[in-house]
Amino acid sequence: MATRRPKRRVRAPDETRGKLLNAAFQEMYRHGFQAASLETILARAGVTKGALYHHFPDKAALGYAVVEEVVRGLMLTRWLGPLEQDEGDAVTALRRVLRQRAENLTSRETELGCPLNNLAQEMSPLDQRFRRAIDAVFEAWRAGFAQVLERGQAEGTVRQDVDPNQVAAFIVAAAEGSYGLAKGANSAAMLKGNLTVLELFVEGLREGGKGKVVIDPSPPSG
Amino acid sequence: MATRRPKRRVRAPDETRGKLLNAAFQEMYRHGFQAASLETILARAGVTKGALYHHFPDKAALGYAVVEEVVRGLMLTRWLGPLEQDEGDAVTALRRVLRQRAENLTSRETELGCPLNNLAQEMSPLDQRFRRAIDAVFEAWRAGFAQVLERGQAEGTVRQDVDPNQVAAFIVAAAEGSYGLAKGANSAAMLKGNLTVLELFVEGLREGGKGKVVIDPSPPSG
DNA sequence: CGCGCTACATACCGTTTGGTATGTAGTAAG
DNA sequence: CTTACTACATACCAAACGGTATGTAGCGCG
Repeated sequence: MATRRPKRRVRAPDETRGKLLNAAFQEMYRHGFQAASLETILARAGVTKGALYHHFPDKAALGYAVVEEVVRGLMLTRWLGPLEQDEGDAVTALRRVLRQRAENLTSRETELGCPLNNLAQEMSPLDQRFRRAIDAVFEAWRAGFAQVLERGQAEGTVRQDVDPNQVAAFIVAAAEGSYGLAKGANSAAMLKGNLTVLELFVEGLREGGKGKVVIDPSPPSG
Repeated sequence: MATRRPKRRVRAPDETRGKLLNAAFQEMYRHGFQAASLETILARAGVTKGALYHHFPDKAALGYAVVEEVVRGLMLTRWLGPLEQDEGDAVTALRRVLRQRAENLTSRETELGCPLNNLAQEMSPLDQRFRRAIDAVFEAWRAGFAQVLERGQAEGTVRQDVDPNQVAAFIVAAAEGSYGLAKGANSAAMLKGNLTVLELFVEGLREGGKGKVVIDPSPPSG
């Protein structure tokens, strides 16, 4: 009989790895990837260098994993998850997501911006693997928004002259830009304001709507 | 007679300083401020460390000067300068600026994004003086756009229900986000696409307009 | 000429960096 | 008990970093 290896584990299999990812994310969020010191990450994670280089071949690999696991998860939780609530039409769903983001701002978000955007701006021109990992998250984000817009067109609640992919990309861009500008201005009010204007743009995608730009609009159902 | 110091200079007064600012800008544009090595900057500028520390007390001061002089100048040239052409109404003027940006894209812009945005995302949470220097440029940018919108309202070509400051901030945010997303995707087409959608948003600000979202719109006069 | 000053040039320094080499406790298998 | 392997821990290293100390060429000036 071929004795297969059971490979049973007693400990949580990726506890140390998880701590490393988490600590690395925090440091990368504030300082960027390049300026995130390994020693600081290790101190925060409470593990030693030996553990790090047991789980990752080098610092870059740790960074890739942060993007592919931590940052991707945050995007899904914050932006695509709320879309699946299945209440209301496509435009309402998109507005609800923007509204939720605007109403649940943490001071950390205002100060540090969007982790995905931060890494994209820093690392895209410097490291192709980083760029591709980041762009995959962006692409999933855009695809999620585009899918909602397509659904809306099928339902007849979104204008037929809207290009779902192009408009989805714009919404993501405008959201990221809103975070970025608010970070520069260190102003939560500016972030809320910009997300509100973006909501109005989204409302303008509605079939039969006027796309009128008004301040302090009636909130969506959610 | 009181002999005043003539202080005449034979050489160009700030030639070395200018070389340093230029080289520092290039390195900061690609690598960010923190990862921009002084040795590399000096090599690019063709000057030595002694010259650098004669003109600037430390690396941070060089960075501030790059923002206040080089980056600010670029913003004025690219975004506020074209507004002053005084042809057409406010909406047309804003659309013309966006159109000019979309049509004069360099591969460098697509790859590296917007230098102001890059520095804002990297340095805002780390250094208050940096943040303030950057935000001053952003504020001038927003103020320039807001002023055009106010002019449009006075002329009767921009909707009265538009808040000039809020909408100006959103336009800047959407533009920056467009650069950022395109940088992540490494796609000039995405940048042009997003700037085109933004143009449509701006067109929607016109008094009496529908704000309809259409792809491939008729270009503005410029 | 010689003094003083500006505008650099050169050499050097302490610290921090990412990365490596080696040692070892714990555990499962034979 | 021995062996083998995983999952780390510790100590160390060469390179790069920003910054400093010191030297000096050139020019205006008296």
